[in-house]
Amino acid sequence: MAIMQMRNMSKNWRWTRQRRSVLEALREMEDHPTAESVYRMLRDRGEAISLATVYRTLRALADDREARALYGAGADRFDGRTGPHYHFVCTTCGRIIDLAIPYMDELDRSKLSADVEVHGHELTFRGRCGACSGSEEGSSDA
Amino acid sequence: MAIMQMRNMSKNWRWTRQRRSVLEALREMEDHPTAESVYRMLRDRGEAISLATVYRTLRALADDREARALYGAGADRFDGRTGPHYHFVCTTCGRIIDLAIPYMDELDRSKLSADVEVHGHELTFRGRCGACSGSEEGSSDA
DNA sequence: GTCAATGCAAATGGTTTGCAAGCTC
DNA sequence: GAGCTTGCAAACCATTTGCATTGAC
Repeated sequence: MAIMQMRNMSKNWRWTRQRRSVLEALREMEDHPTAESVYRMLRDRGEAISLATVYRTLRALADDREARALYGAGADRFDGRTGPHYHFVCTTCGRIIDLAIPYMDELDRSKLSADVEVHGHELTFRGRCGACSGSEEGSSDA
Repeated sequence: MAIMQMRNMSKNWRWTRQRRSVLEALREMEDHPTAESVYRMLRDRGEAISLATVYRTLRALADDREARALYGAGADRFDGRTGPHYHFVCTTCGRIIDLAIPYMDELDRSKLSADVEVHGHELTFRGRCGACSGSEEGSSDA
């Protein structure tokens, strides 16, 4: 997917080589990488960039909703796919998989017990992925 | 809720004063405290305990399913209520509220796209809590 | 030319760990 | 008494930040 100016153009966003690289890498990587993984992939490709910049860029993208931060045990992971979707997390190897099941908008209209205003929801399934169910021991991908 | 021996009794679990205190505090606190908050509450009560022990105990409880760890931005938080239930997180003040809506078991039987084995799911709503919708500025509870 | 972005290294914050002493079983 | 648990401090890891320099607009 071509990376071009985006809505971040607002408020003095400068489109540097590093930012282009980070967003491009994130859109390519399907495995919900950590900042460190994005950094390693870029360095392996020969790009000149610092880890601090990767962190700064990923956070900025998440703040601008160009990426999504996923929290769990260990390092934060990032998802370059911004459309609403759910995740499956393998509790054996830690892999995170994007799910194709439809987003349930109706949930955002639910009357939750308290006097709260719902803006959205996150649904995450946990279990064992195909690879880990197969090999009894389970891989240890991370 | 009275704290008595629990299933941790297995594998040489020793029921120390500190462990009793941590579990008791966690069951009392409704606000999904961080390890640090549990520690402070216990010290304020005059209990003698170290922060390292609070961390070790909370992790042990979570591993044994006597507590649940909640991940998000910032420090990990813990929930002493072990029955299946969902959460609402206020994106303004950070407050986490337990929801009364029923757990959707049927979701755990869904055919997710991949060849995965589902063991459970987590559903978290995001939005503004009553306190923050009221005061336009929003409280900043944490 | 201006001011945001970068790189580096140091600082931070949350959490874990090594080890000697204390306590539960 | 054996060995799990504690407390302390140091170690650790992920992430952030200060500051001088670089580079986008």
